[in-house]
Amino acid sequence: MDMISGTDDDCSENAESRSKLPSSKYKGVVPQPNGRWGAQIYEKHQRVWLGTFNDQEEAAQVYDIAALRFRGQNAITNLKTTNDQDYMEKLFLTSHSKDEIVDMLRKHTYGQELEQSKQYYAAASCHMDLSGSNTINPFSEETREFLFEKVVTPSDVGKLNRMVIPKQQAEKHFALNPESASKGLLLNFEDELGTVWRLRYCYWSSSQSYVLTKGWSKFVKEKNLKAGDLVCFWRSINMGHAHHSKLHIDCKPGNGSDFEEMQSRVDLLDPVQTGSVVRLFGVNILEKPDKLYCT
DNA sequence: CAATGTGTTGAA
DNA sequence: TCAACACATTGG
Repeated sequence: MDMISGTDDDCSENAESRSKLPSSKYKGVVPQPNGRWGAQIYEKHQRVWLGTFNDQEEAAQVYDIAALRFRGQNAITNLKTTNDQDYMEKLFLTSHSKDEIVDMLRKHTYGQELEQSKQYYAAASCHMDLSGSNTINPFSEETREFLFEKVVTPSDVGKLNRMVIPKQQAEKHFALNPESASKGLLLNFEDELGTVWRLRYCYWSSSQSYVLTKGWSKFVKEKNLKAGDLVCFWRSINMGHAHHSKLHIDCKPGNGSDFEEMQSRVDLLDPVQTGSVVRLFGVNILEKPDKLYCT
């Protein structure tokens, strides 16, 4: 026997050049032809792809996060244990859909968005009136804080693919620290249908304005938003869980003709000042039942 | 064209 | 459920 040559079996330990790909020691991590590593998790008889990564450890970490979100705290993981997670991360994980988490993992933005959410949790706690006021319905676990509303302009729904947030409103409700101002933030807004819109929010120094950019044009398209329509921003705060705060966006058609009339309608809505729970669009019924998730 | 992610299979 | 493997699809 010519076992000496070993021509077709040279893929054992060293050269991973062709046929055989090196296996990973990590669960959910698979080799890619180009030497990188893929992460995947299975659910309901099918694979959910979690993206590709430069090294095994990164892919393994991504799998762990997905496993914790998909299967809970007792999930079998590679490295990360639930003890590693602080409370905020657990909150972050469970307050986002599986699709959202997967999207973050695939885009490598999970860490960034986790940090963002921590900032917002902190901000929400600070801004909340915790003086023991009894005006808020004690039986409601959630309060709705109206932020602001805008009548969208033609340019907001045009080809510029952005919406200007009135400066005063932006600085009041969506304060950006200097670092975030340049890079921008990726904010998650939930609409009345439960669809989450992930919009980039940043400051354009050239025009000295705050804008929603990436993701906005899709929102305009899907909602069939027209100039004169109203877009409302608000925040829900879940009192039960460490002031878990969530951002929301809703829109409603303008009355077609009179720009001024609609502008005046904005003033009728009463912000937080009263301390009461603001009820908005309680019975909004919109068309378009498609699309559960938007990039 | 290179890289990604799916179709598919067989093992556990 | 899982990883291995082949390769169709994607996207710059």
